[in-house]
Amino acid sequence: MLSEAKFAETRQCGDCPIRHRAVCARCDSDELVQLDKIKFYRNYEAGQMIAWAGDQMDFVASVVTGIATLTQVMEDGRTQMVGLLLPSDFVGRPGRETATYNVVATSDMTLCCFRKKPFEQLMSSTPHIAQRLLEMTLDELDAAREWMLVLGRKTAREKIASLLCIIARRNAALQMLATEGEITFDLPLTREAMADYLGLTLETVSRQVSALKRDGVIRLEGKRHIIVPDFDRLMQEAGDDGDGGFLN
Amino acid sequence: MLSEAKFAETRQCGDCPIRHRAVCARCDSDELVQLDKIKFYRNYEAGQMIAWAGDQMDFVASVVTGIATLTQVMEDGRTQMVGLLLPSDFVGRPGRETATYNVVATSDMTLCCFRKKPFEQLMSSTPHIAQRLLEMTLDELDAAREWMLVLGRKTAREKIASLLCIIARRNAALQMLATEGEITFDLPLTREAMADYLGLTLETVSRQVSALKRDGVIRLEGKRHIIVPDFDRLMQEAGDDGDGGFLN
DNA sequence: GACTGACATTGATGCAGATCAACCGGGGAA
DNA sequence: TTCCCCGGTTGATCTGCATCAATGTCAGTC
Repeated sequence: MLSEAKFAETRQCGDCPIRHRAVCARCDSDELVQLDKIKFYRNYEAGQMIAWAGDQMDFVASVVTGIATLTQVMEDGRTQMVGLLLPSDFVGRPGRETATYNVVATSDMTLCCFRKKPFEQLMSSTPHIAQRLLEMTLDELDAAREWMLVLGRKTAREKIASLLCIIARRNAALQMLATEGEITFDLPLTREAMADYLGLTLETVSRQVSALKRDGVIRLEGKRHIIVPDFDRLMQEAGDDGDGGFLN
Repeated sequence: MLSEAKFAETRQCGDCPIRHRAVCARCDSDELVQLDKIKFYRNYEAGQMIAWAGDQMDFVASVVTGIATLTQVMEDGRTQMVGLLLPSDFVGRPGRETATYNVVATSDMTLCCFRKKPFEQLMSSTPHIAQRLLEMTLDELDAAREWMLVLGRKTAREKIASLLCIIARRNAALQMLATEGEITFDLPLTREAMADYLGLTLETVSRQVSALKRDGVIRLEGKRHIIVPDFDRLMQEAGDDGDGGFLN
């Protein structure tokens, strides 16, 4: 934990693992210098709240390492996850004072934070940042729309398979792996978080994971480690036959 | 119809009804001149396809009048609407060759189209356009996330009430009306389209509309004209107690 | 004025997933 | 070592919405 913190504080943009994917991806070295002036790293522990919906938020940030979720909660407690933030994803909205959703660290994380006001100024003077942010936002919008199909029209089994596909794909993209042959990854979410993502109950999630395992679509090592012997088969189960692709 | 077409062809930006809300909202008169060079109006009739998912699309556009929908369709025919395009909304994605979703004109419409290549060039030289597009995209993303809560966690009755709230609110925003006292509007969607939006069947939509009517939450004049005696009541039925607000 | 087809309503029945409840297993604290 | 708690699994039952089917309504048209 201490080494993690120290790591974060001494980090330079040059060796940043998300340098080529984050909001700063298009920046040249001059622009990075500008960004560097207003940035600071911040660490969160698994389970920690990063922001509450409605709270003042005086920074925006890029996820450097770890995973966070965006959730909406109704008065009676019904919860829907509306975003899954992986490394290189952007947190917060320029031009808005308060957080719109609950932001929760699902694993230990490091954020690369920018003070909001100066970031907004930088955005108007540095088109590369705004350009990249637009691109990322459009990708997120596509992902959200894909998710609307999952929530609105897919069966519980298809929902689980869809989620596994997405996690596998993002994982592959991040690690520059191919999505062919046998694929392996860790589930970054509890059954309850999966349920919140998919609009299901955790019992249904558990049952459908078991069913996919029973049917040989996946294998489990422990509760969280997933092995997918045939990714095409998994995609079929997700109802994304042929393709259906989205990346992000 | 003919008069509509003529209207469209002779229209000037100066008297355009979406001038202050569309992607061109921030442009000064010089920039409008630039845009004017690459723009053309196009009319569609109710029911007409504007684009098929996967098709080449060589323009982007603003909705001037009328309503369109974005839908995803699975191989087996299950359909989910993922966007409702009202006047001033933006159609298409800069930097992408092909349409991602089916775009269908729900009513007769007029689009203000821009040839894509020159529009993209204009975007990089004219920050006002990119800025406004980013803002609109962020708003759409918020709307999509609100919709994920509706799809994932709300009951059929709440879904219907939510949809009515959104249409009422957008309608009010467009016509600069207050959302207080008795509110009145036309449903721009068939029962089937409502079902596709809400992840329901059209029968369930019909039943729940009848139920809301029976319970005095709404009144109907014909099939499409809705009267809401008490908007707060409707919002409560939507589960957005207190507020829950999103505009867009 | 009867016919047609698109849209909508209403009823009867079935089922996927929610709900309620019991139990399991492993890791951390005392 | 024991306890306990958290995350997960599994079973029994219930229910909200889908499904299947019939009927209603209105606008357009012959």
